[in-house]
Parts: sequence; structure tokens; C-alpha cells
Amino acid sequence: MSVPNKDPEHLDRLRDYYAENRRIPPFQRIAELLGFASKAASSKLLERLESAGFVERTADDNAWMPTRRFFERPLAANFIRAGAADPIEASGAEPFLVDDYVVRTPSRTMMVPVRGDSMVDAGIHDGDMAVVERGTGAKPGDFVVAIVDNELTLKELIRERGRFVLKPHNPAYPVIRPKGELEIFGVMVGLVRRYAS
Amino acid sequence: MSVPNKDPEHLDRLRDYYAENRRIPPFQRIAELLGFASKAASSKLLERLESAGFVERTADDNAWMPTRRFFERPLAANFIRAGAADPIEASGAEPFLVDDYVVRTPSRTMMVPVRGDSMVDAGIHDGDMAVVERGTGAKPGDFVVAIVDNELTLKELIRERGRFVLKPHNPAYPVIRPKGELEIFGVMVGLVRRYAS
DNA sequence: TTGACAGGTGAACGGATGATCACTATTGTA
DNA sequence: TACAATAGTGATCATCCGTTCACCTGTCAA
Repeated sequence: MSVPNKDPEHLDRLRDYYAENRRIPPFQRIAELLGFASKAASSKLLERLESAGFVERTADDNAWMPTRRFFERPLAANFIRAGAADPIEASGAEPFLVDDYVVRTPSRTMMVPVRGDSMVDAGIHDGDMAVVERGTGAKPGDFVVAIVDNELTLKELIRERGRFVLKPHNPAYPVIRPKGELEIFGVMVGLVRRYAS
Repeated sequence: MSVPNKDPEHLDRLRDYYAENRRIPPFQRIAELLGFASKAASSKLLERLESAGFVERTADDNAWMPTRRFFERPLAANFIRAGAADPIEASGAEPFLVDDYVVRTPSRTMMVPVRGDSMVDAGIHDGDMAVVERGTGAKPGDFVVAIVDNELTLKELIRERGRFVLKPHNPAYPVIRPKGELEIFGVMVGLVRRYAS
């Protein structure tokens, strides 16, 4: 009979720790948390978790940091009914910081409320919050917040005959072809929506 | 004339660093980032930021960690053009914490990755993150995460001839009419999407 | 039965880390 | 102008940290 890999269990402990302390614990502490007698075991564990894509090293100083996958739980994929036990209990306390998820460069990121339905076909609705990054170069195909007639407008940036134009994602709206130079406020990097309870 | 406190600026740099490396940098690195010649300046900066409520120490080992306030973002609402002034000047700068916006009852809230396109017509795309609240009574018209064939499915809850059924928002998918009792995992209260840069 | 492999041990090492302290520079105010 | 408060300097020190290496111990497949 094969020995079950305990790494998922270890990962859960690390997630709990991260939820409280917002950091990957030092090796010594990992060893204490998981019952290792040696720091080296912690080192090897993290290397395994790195291969699995749950942690990675910081570009800055080679310290360990969690990846996006670290915060996720593939619920739909792994969901299995197990008798009377609530299978979801185990996944109740996932640390997931939404801000971390959508905000990359905090100092240049702002929230912009979306008005109107000119982007509905792209799944962007009236009342949504656009996460907008300022000062980032916009490429064709990006959703951008542009300044048109002294107002902020969210559209797709398109290159048309050598010029930049703003394309709505709703056939009821016309493409905007700015007369002068197109003023880009920022690039849309995320979306946040709230459903009324 | 008063000298502007540079701490907000420093805080922004720390936020950017945190977004990339998911940690408060060590003192040496803070000094390099902010142009300090001495680590001690970094130490004192963090103590100031602690008083202001932006960082705190971990219960576990006294390391620095960010607080919720650390992650708050400015909100660009009521955009008004004001001459040559940077438009961001004119925008309302109320701090905005995405988690607070989208998460009401943290202990009962989970993130569920959305797979498939059965809800595209409701502006919910493959790869989006659904913010799901457990233990809340679901009403017809709510988007709910239900358990169907041991898998989590996101659909609209509809009452049909006295029974609850699950309605996709995509004509290519059929309405799900569960044979036994419908098992509701939770109610969708929010949506978070990230655009690839 | 054997051998490869994955996971864990224990110890040693060099370097980075945070704390502390006396001192300095700058600036607003009394 | 004088002074106090705030922000930053430079250096020391003990400690903690991650790395590395040889070695150990099960398990599984050949």
C-alpha cells in the first residue's frame, strides 16, 4: 500500500499560518508546525511545493512567497462527497485577499465605477468596479479608461488604419474616433462586482 | 512652510514591493528602495507606519506584516477636468478596500473559481472568481453555487412549478432540474476578475 | 531480493537580519 | 534667534536564517 503524500496537509498548515501572519514562515518554524526535526525537511518541502506551483521565490531576494494557486482551492475539481462529513468544512478558511488578487502595482492602481452598458458583451456591467492601473502603456486589445469629452470612458483600445480608436463591446454603441490625440487615463487590469443581497 | 511628510510616498513604494514579493522587505532593502543610508531609518519608518496603522507585527515572531489599511486603494469617482491639472487630483480619493467591498461576512465567504461559460450572458466568464457566501438563505433570482453530481455549479436559482431549478445564462446549456433535493453550497455575492497584462 | 527513490535527519557554515545607541541634520515654532 | 522635535546616520552585536552535505529509513517495482 502506498504512503499518502502529506504535502497537501502541510500546505494547509502553511495556509493557516499565512492567513494569520501574511508570510511564509521561516524554516525553523515550518519544522515546528509540521513536526519535522530538521530545517532541511522544510527546505525540501518548499522545493516540492514550488514544483507543484504553490510557492515561488521572490524576484527581489529569493525569499519564498505564495503563488496565486496557494490561495485557491480547486473546489469543483476535487469535490467528493464523503459520508456525513461536510466536505466543505475543510475548505472553510481559505486565505484569499482579493486586493492581492487584482491589484498589482498599488501605488498606480485606482478603482473606477463603471457606468452604462457599452461593454456588456465583454461581461462588464453598469455598476461594476473597474480596477485601473495608471501610467501603464496601453496596447491594442487592452480595455482602457480614456478621457473623452472630459469624462472617463471604458472601452477597448483598437488600432484602426494607424490610429487608436475606442471600441465599445455593445453593438448599440458607435466606435469612438477621437479627433485629437487619445488621452488614456489607465489600463483596466481587473473587475470587481457586487451582487445585491 | 511645512515640509511634506514623505511617509505616504514611502508607503507607496512598500505597497508596490509587497504586491510583487508578498512581504515587507528587510530593513536593508527598505533603505535601498527609499534611499536611506542606514537600516535604522527603515526601522524607525516602520514604527511610524505602525502608529499610523499601516503595518503591525506578527503574533508569531514579531516580524512586520501589513494591516488592512495597507491595502486600501483610492477611488476615482466624480471625474472633473480641471484645466491642466492632473485629473487624478480632481478625483475623489476615498480609500477603497476591495475585500471590504466584496466580502461582507468573512467567516462565511469563500472564493470559487468559475469554470466554463454557462453564465456568460450574465457577465460571468471562465476564469472569474466567484465570491460565495455560505449559510445564507438563497432566494429565487440569486446566483447560487449548487452541488450537482458531486460538483459545484454556478447557476441562477429559479422557481419553476413549485420546484427549484438551476438556470444557466447561456442558451447552449439546459436548465438543471435536480431529481432529489437541491443542495445549495452558497450564494454568489460578488465577482472578481483579473485581466492578463 | 535488490536497488532506486522519495522524504526526513543532523550538523556545520557564512551571511543577512533586527535591535540598539549615540550622534547629526533639518525644520517649525516659541 | 534659540530650541525642541522629527528624520536620518553609522556602527556594533547577538541571533536567526537558508544552504548544503552525508546519511538514514521506509516503500515500490523490477
